[in-house]
Amino acid sequence: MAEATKGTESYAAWEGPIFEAWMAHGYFQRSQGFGDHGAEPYTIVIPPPNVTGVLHMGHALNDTIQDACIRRARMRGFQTRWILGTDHAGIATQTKVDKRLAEQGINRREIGREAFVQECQKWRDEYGTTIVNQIKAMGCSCDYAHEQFTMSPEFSLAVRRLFVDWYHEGIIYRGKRIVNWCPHCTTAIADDEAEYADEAGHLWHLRYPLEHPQEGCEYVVVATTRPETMLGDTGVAVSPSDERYADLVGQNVILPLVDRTIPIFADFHVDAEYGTGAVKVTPAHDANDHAMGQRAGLDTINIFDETAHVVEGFGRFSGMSRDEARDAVVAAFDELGLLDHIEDISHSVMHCYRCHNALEPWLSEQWFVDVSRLKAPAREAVESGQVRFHPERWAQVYLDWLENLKDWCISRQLWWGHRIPVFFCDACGWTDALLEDVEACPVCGKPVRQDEDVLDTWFSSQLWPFATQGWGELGADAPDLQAFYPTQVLSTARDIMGLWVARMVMASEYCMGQIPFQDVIIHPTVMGADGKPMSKSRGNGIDPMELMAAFGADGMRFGLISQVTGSQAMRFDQQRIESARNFANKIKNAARFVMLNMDGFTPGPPEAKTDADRWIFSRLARAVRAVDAAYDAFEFSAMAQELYTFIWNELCDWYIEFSKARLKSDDAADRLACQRNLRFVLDQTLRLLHPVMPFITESIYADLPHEADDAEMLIVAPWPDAEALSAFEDAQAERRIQAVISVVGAVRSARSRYGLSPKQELAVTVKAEEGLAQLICAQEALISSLAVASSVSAAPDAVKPEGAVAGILSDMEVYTDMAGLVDFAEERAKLAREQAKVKKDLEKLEKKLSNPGFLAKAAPEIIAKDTAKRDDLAGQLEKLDAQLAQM
RNA sequence: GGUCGCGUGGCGCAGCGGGAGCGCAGGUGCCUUACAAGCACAAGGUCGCAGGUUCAAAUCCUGCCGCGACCACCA
Repeated sequence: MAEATKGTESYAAWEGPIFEAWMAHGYFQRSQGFGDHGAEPYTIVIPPPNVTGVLHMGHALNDTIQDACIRRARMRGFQTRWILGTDHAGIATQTKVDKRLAEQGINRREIGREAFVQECQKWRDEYGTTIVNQIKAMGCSCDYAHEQFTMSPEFSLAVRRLFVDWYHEGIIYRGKRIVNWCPHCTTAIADDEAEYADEAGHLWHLRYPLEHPQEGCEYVVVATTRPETMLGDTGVAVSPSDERYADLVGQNVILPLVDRTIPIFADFHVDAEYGTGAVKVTPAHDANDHAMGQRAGLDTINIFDETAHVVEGFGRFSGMSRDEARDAVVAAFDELGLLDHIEDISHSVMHCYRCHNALEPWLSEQWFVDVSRLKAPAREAVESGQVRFHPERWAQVYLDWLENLKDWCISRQLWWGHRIPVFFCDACGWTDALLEDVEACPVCGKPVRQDEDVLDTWFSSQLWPFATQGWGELGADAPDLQAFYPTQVLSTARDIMGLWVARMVMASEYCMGQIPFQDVIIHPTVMGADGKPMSKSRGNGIDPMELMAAFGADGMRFGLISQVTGSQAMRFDQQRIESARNFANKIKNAARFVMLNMDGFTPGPPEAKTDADRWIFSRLARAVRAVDAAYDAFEFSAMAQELYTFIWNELCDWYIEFSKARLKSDDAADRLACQRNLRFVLDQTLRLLHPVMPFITESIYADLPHEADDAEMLIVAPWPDAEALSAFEDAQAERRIQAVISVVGAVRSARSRYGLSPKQELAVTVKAEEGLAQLICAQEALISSLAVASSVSAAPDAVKPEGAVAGILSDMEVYTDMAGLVDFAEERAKLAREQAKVKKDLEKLEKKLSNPGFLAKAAPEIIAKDTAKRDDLAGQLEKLDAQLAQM
């Protein structure tokens, strides 16, 4: 990084004060709006980062997108608000705090619930602000003054309200089910939170002796990947269509080690093709087995405690961990001669998405959300086009997710989170979900107890768009919600499409009776340089803070957003960030040039005095239109590309160069016009660029001379008005300046081929038809200054001077006098190469144009275009032929 | 198993029915008083493979090969 920081002590040093100034002016709080959009709101809610987190590339990208949107909206005069806050992240935070306590030799059970929650609170106070500070370093214009938190009192009220509502509506219910249990976190987790990974494993083939052995058939062989669970087996299932076992259905086997008599039965779930076709059934430890067990009326025997150790009652196996039990069971079968054989297989294993330990399907009493009533409105919201995805194809992913949605397990056996507001009276059996805590039973007056569990973090996250705006206390009538709901944009990563996006829509439809947001931007996932997702364990991650230190917040922002295409993944490319940093530098230098040439400047409107002026105004108008279109379509890469090309290749490469002579001239009026025009174009450009590069643009804006009624800071300066600027569009001027650029290019090319010094002046003669020749003569000053020409002449009958080289363009020939240095053989070869290429292109076109099918069916404008091009090439070929003949 | 995405110059990517483009790297020449993190000029690709549709295919369809994501499931 040392190389990268060359010439810049620290970006933060000059970025910081600009950020402070924005904050001090209160621009980040809900803006009052101005101009045409004064009354219209524009709200974004940030996906709340976890309090455990630090900023990673995904945040950096996502927050750049949101800030660009909100800044543009602010400049366009909307009332903007970007709601910021953090998520308490129940299981993630609890895991971290557990780990920290463990380092001090403390177990959370020793200190108890209350003390542990306090530790979590302490953690939040210490780390909860880290990521917010990092978001500030990026320059994000969030409403920091009203920071939200998913466990604030207001938010907790909202969560409780929804729980109580759903409880009374029967949407929330309690049930004993097989859930994904994490024995490390000792909690249930939702299906969405389980991660599958393929692992090498074994398929153990175990012999279960028949209760009544027959000749040649003494046992049934079952295949299992989890031999330890045989302790809880209560049946053996076979496929109803499997003839091999038809005679055995209805008989019993004696379960080894525990001497339990269990039935053999048929169930459609069994696949006769897999394993031995006979399946051991453990209803307490497998979801499918549980279902089979229910159908067959089997007992359910729980063999594991909450940490996946074998419970009492299983002799020497009791107290063993699941791994120890596995080894012991297999060894015991082997000893008894009941281990048939072992097969190596690869199978997928569920892991906890937080601690990555293997999950245990475990039967337990949990709270669920019945999603059947919530699905339809959420589907309708997207199918009707009220909620739009960008890119569109993500709508299908969303709908598929909804379609396959099953009831949602929302209880977690954790301490850090929203405690389930259900109270029980053990004395009389009274149970209810309540908004206010109670101590005594309202029926019998005996003491009550509250449910020990807390809610899934996503249960609170689903309320984020409206609980942050007063729903908890005032419901949908809250003034903010009346005025600023639904929000406009949600930008997020695709991996939480179901976990978060869909649930917000469901919750919003229920609570608010409407959608939570209109446009959902699904941005690409940032991959490491190796093309794999960035992760700590892989070591391919990049710290955004380091990037900002090296390339500036603007460089990082522009570099990242310029890679946001419709793709699902983007490989992180530091060179792109460097390139963006260079771009920022380019603008700074262009601005410096303008500022250094302000002698005698007085404010005034832009004035198109020359073709160069008309040209840059026209190009500016086009750029504004293109940038607007790209933003409106959420095409961020196209937006960045427009800005880059306009600023670098048009404004800097040509207009500033055109301006140099005028700024040195004695014509004070023209100099002033040029100054005003430069200031105007730069000012408009800064506005256009500000949403993605807020710091450098704000910094330059501060140095520019301003009119009295200009905005105090760029962040609230009006966005360029494409409609007003469209008056500047000028095809004539574009054509004229294109001619200048062509001539200059031809001369430069000639000079470069002969290795002449850029300082050596050369005489330039152009042969072109009358109108174009006059035009070129009129632009003599521009051409000679940029091409370093001693003279420029143009005429329809111009003759190539002795010792000149010819550049053949479609509408002109440019003769550059090489002062006797011409290598005729070399020139001939070059012209011949060009001739061959033009000939080839021409032949292709002529073939196309003589194709009757093409003439009959192609669009007229295509035919016209190709015809013009054919004529063009024919003209060029003629000129090349003539030149070659002459030599 | 299902759904989706991607294979374009050395690298990273855009374009997605009518002229193959951008950034970076590499080449040549320039410290031209805005900028060497720069300027100028040149070079580099039969757009994964095979079919098909079309007057016309990098672009649409089908199949194959190679990556990748998500969902489901595996006793």
